[in-house]
Amino acid sequence: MQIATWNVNSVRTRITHICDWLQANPEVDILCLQETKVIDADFPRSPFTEIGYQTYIYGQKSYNGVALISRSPLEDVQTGFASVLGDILDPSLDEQKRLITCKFGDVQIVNMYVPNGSEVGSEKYAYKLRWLNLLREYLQTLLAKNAHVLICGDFNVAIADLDIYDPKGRENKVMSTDIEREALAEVLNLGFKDVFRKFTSDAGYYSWWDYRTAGFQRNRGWRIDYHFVTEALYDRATSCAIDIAPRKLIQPSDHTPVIVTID
DNA sequence: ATGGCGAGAGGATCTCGA
Repeated sequence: MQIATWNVNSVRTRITHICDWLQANPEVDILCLQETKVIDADFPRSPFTEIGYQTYIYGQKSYNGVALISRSPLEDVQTGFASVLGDILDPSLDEQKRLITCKFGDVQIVNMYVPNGSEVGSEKYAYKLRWLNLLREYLQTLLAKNAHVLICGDFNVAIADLDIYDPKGRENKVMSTDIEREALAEVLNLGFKDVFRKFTSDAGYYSWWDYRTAGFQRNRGWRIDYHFVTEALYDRATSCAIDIAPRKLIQPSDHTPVIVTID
């Protein structure tokens, strides 16, 4: 199976890029989208159905929003924390639409858009840390019910200095503070491994480049979009690659797709 | 040290992202 993740920064603005990419990558079974930025009633379903895909969506006005674009119908699609955890202590963590999961074959797939955090020490930064803490509980519950779990999406954390073009000063920058890395590490310590690093230990591979400062042209990027998988899936993985082609197009998303292949 | 760009909402110029 092939699973892809892509923060598209508005599904409506990027609809042609996305459909063109799906047609150029017909082996992809499920494309996990983030930052769709549209309420469900206005989601552009027909461009996907017309080229043979099913859509499972969880969106809101202007911000956030995730979706699963799938070649075949999906089972057990659930959205938000509460769908898995039941009542949650802090309902504000489900107000933003950032989480959708499904079963595909023998794999539980979780597509997420982790909060950005804005600035270190801000209220949004605190929200990000609370969100990651609840994510840990959520995944613990899924792991108790499923032997194989794949989590992917925009994590808004560069897990290592190797994943930042210039790590100087990263200790005080959102997406690379030790506190964020530790919060994500506690999630990953449930038993998840970074598939991309099974295949390359080199620096210089990124999934997001700032629109400003000509980041992409100079390859000044960050690797913040990941596929993390449980041990047996890690062993079954045969490739994990970043496709920079869509980032070269006119009016691109600032992120580009990451694709994993699992036997 | 600061701002750069891009999207959405709404109808000028904000907020937000990363």
